[in-house]
Order: sequence, then C-alpha cells, then structure tokens
Amino acid sequence: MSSRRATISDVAREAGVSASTASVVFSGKVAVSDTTRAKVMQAADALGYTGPDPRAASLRTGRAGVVAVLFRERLGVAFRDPVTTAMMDGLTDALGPIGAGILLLTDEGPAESGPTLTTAPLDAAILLGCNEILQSSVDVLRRRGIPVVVIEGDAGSDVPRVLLDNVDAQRAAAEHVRSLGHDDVALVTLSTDATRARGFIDDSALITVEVTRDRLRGAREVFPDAPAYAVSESSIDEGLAAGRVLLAGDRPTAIIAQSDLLAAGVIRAAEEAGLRVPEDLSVTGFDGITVDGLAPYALTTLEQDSLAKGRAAGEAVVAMLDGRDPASVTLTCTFRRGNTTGPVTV
Amino acid sequence: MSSRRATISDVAREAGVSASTASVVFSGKVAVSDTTRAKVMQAADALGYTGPDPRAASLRTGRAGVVAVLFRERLGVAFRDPVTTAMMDGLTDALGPIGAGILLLTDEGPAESGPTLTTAPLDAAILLGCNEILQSSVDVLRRRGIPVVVIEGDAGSDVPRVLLDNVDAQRAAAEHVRSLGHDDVALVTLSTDATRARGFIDDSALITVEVTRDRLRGAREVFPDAPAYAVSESSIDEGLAAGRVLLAGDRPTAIIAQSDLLAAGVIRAAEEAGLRVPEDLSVTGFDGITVDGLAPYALTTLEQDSLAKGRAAGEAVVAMLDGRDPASVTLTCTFRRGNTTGPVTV
DNA sequence: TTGTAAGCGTTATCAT
DNA sequence: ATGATAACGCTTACAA
Repeated sequence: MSSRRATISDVAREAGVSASTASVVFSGKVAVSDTTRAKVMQAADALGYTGPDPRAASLRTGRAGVVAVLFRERLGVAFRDPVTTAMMDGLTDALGPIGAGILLLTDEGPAESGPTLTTAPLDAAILLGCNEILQSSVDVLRRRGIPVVVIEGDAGSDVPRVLLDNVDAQRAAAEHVRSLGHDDVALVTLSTDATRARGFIDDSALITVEVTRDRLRGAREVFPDAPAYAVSESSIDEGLAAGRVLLAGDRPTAIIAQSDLLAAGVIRAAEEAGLRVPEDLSVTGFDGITVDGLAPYALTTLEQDSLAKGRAAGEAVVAMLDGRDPASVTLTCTFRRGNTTGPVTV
Repeated sequence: MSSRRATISDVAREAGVSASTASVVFSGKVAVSDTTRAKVMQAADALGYTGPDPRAASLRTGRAGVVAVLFRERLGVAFRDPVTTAMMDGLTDALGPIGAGILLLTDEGPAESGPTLTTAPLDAAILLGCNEILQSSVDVLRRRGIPVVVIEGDAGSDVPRVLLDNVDAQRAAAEHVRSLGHDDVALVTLSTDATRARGFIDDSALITVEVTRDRLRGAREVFPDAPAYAVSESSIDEGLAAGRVLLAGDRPTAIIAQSDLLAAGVIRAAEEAGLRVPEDLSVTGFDGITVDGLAPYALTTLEQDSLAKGRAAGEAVVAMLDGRDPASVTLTCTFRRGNTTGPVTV
C-alpha cells in the first residue's frame, strides 16, 4: 500500500538483485539464471509491479512503438471510404513485423492543444497528402530524425512518397469517354484545398491538394474546357450534390468523377433527374472499390490497389526505421470498363 | 553539424540561460522576458532544435497525449461498419479538449511483438468489448493507474462501462416480430467468441462476447427456441452467407439479425432465393445505420446513438484523467419500424 | 524573472 | 551471470 507506484529498482531491491538485472529479466535480452528470474518475478508480484513503464523505456531506448498516420479530414469521414480502410489494412500488415501501434492524428484538431504531430511520442509518421501548413510539422519531424512518408502528396524532395499514376490514369478514363463520342463533359473533383469549399474551379493553379490537381490535369488533357466542380469530401452524398448542380440546365453527356463514391452519387443524381445511365449520361469513377448497393451498375473506373498503397507506406517506414533509405514508389491504376459508360446518343 | 541532436540544455547554454528557463520558453507556462525568449529562440534556431522531445517530456510529466482504442478485429473490418466510424467521431469530439491522439490497437497482433496495449506509452485505454485474454492486460493497466473504459463489455466491477440496453432493445424487436404473427423465427448473431467461428449456436452459455449474448438473450426471451446462427463479423457478406444457410430447406418466416449490415445481407440472400421482403420474409436489424444502397428497403431496426457512445467513452476517459470517477452509462436504443417486417402470410 | 537541483524510470555499457 | 554507473532529455518546486 505504498503511496508511490513500484519501480524496477524497488523490485530489484526486494529481490536482492541490481536494477539492471531486474531490467534484463523483463526484457529478456540477456540470459539470466532461473533462480534470479524467479526471485525477481516474485518480488514484482509482491510489489504489484507490472513491468517497465513504457514512457521511461521509450526515453531510454528511443523507440515508442508508435507510428502516426495523419489524416486531413475527420476520422469518421476518412474511414467511410473503403480506400482508406484498405489502406489501413495494408499498413497494419506492413507494420506487423515491428509491432507498432497506429496513432491516428488529424490536422484539424483544436488549435489550443497544438499539433500533436510534433508533441506525441512517435517513431515515424505517415501523411495522407501534404499541404503548406503541414510542411512545417514535417520539417520538425525530419530534423528530429523521425521518418516521414507521404502518401499521394509532396513534402519535399527527400521525403519518400507513395504515389499513384493519377494523371495517366485519369487521362485514360477521359480518353475512353471521348472514344465513345462524348464532347460535352463535366468533372467532379475532390477537395481543392484546406477550406474544402464546394463549387466550380476557376483557377486550377490554386489547387493545393495533389490528388485533385493530378486527376484534374489528366482529365483536362483530353477535355481542356470541361467545367470542374469541387466537393468537400469523397462521399456519395457529395457526389449527389455535385451531380444535381451539373445536371441542372444544360447538361453534359458524361461526367468524370474523381472517386467511385462521388460517381455513385452522380448516378443517384442522374436517376433522380430521370436520366438513364449510361444511355443519357456516362459516368466514370476512380478507385475501383465496391460501392455497396450500387448494383446493377458496375462503374467504369480506375482500379487502384489501396492495400498495396498502405503496405508500401508501411514498408517504407520500416525501412527508414531500419536505417535504410527507401525509394518513392508509384503504383499504377488499372482501367476497368463497367456499364456506366456508353456511346453518346443523339 | 554535431553528431548528437541538440537538447534543451544545449540551447540554454548557447543562449546563455539555464535549462529551466529555456524549457519555460517552450512550454509557455511561466512568464519570460521578451529578450530572454528571443535569445532562446535564436539559439534554438541556430542549433536546429525543434522543441522538447516528447518522449522525455512524457516521462517527466507522466502524460503522453495518447489514448488507445483496442479493437477486437482487423482495423479494416471494424471501420467498414458505420457504427464504428460514428463512434470514432464521438470519441474524437470528447477527446478534443485534452488534445490527445488516438492509438489504434488490435488484440490479434503478431504474438512475437507482444501486447502493445501494455508497452505503448499511453494515458488511457478504451476497449471495445472485453474477453478473458484481454482481462490480464486490463489488470496491468489498472494497476499502473491508467484509466480504462470498456464499451459494451465487462472488464471487472471498477472499470467504467458504456453500455447499450441490448437485451431490452432486442426483445422489443422480437416482440414486434411476434406481434406480426411470426412464430418460425431464426436469428443471426455476431461472433460468439475469439475464434469467430461461423455456425449454429448450441450452447449460449459459451458466448463470451457480451453484445452477442445480450442481444441473443433479448430475442430468446420472446422466441426461446429460435435457432441462432453466428457469423464472424458484422458485414453484408457475412449476413448473406448466414441468410443462405437459414433460407435453405425449411425456412423461417422472419429473421432477426444482430446488426443492420447482417440484416442487409440477409435481405440479399432472400432476394437471391426469390423471396420478397417483407411478404415472404420479415427481417430486422440492429444499429439504425444507413446501409448504403439498401434502398428501397428501410430496415426495421433498433437505432443506437453510436456517436454518443463514443462521446461517452471519451468523456469518461477525460474524467478519469482528471481524477474523477465516472459512472458507467447505459444508452438506450430506439425501435424504428421500417418496411422490412410485415404480417406473416399463410 | 531566472537559476538550482532533483529527479521521472528505465536500460546500455562495461566491469567483475 | 550479475552489478555499478551513467546517461536518456526534460520539467518543476523552490530559492534567489
């Protein structure tokens, strides 16, 4: 019933051994005689000692057993997207060998508590995209020698990246649409910057979110003048809203959406407006996920391997933690034609 | 270009002040003269010092700024369920004030790396359910004085819990079904234990997952002899599989599923078998989520406020961190009749 | 407003 | 196989 929690020295004293010996009993890094181990264990038991304090161990060893993942949106929103969950699975797989926990961080936390990215005990950080604001935190981490990996973003030349061939992939989809005779095409894009404001994009040079910019560029290489409507997040609801806007008035014959979820929403908007897909409107998505309940539609889309994306990021982190210098990787998307695109009907 | 990373003492020396003064400059906890602050900042800059090391700070202050959430399943699976994501949102909300990051842990990690629940630097832990195996980790945490909260589970009498009125709620749904004249009813339950084996439940006393047991009990209070088929996780696919089993051969007129996702799967199975819902088969769910793409069906279900569930857990953690002793809370579900249940047709 | 001093609890290194 | 010693980098009474 001591007022203070027992420490390893207490245990050592009780067991009649040195603190270092007691430590070794718990870490198992060095051989210890059975009798000594027994003594220490018994002492620990008697004192209610439950093993080394992770905080102290982490200070001493320099390892916290934690890898942070920084999201750019509310956790709930992020995880509503199967792309994210698959990525997390890949990440957990790759991180398995080092047995690290995953620390979820968002960049929109309460300002008063400060950016936990720089105040949390962590061994490495993985960023989902990167913006100007974030860049400073990244610098801090890097100067501390904490490995940083960016997924679909750019955080400086020496930060390893995991990328998708967004431009090429989106161009491929656009070319497919054009090959079907479509000329009057509209785009639905992901958020353009930290404000996540909805609306038509006036100046694509102002887009700070790389995924958005790249996919837009790919589409515009084929349809330079296609109007682009940005939404605030990748969800069916946002796609529905965007679809309503784009289908009001002078409607396009095809809509290229930057995610499957958005595409699904656009299809809903089309149905709502009494349009048939693909007869009256062709729609393409991006991601290649299974949108629950979209049947009987099978989206024409670009399949990305998000599991591999997460795994690549995890592997890069493990490599860096291991002192190696992983190269950036670019994963390629596969075009998959579904039944949501068809020839333009006059 | 020193080989060693700069510490706060280095900065202090460079600035010509004491380490404590330098520390205070960074923490801002005590007033410091402008000139001193400037000197320190400049020194920090010169040395490339980026602020206190979280590991050391955490040892000293005893706070890591991290709250762990322990999942009982693969992260990807867990987050595919809207109930989980809503809960995470509620949790983030409640944790906002203390600005803690969320550490994701699963209990099925690679054995070699040990249970990170007891080795990660964390201030509190939230468990989603609790089993025998977990109990020992919980004991360790509690003896360390680390606050633990359990959501829908039992980890000992002095661990605060956030509960749902599962028994009552499920009974209400069952009564509704009976009031429609159904007599031949089957149940689809969540996983029964750590093995997550699929199959009919022989002995409900062997169920170690509390949610499963409670909801089953509620249903059995109305239909004592209803066969119950357990699945391995809450997903549409699992519901589909269970539905196929239950609808083969001598089929029931109603199926009570322990989650909306499962119910959605059961409906798919019914459609597959050429059955109409609710004319040929009534189906109830649990959770009250929006199952994407289930339209035009609106599930008869029990609505739970999972946002509130997460918030309650977060608040309990904050209270405990604050030295208070939060009471367990039980949230109640609301019965909502949709169009997936109807009178039995002869 | 600033400095002194005393840890926080552990583990790595080196001797023995 | 075990022990002594010295960090790890920081914060916070308390004193000046």
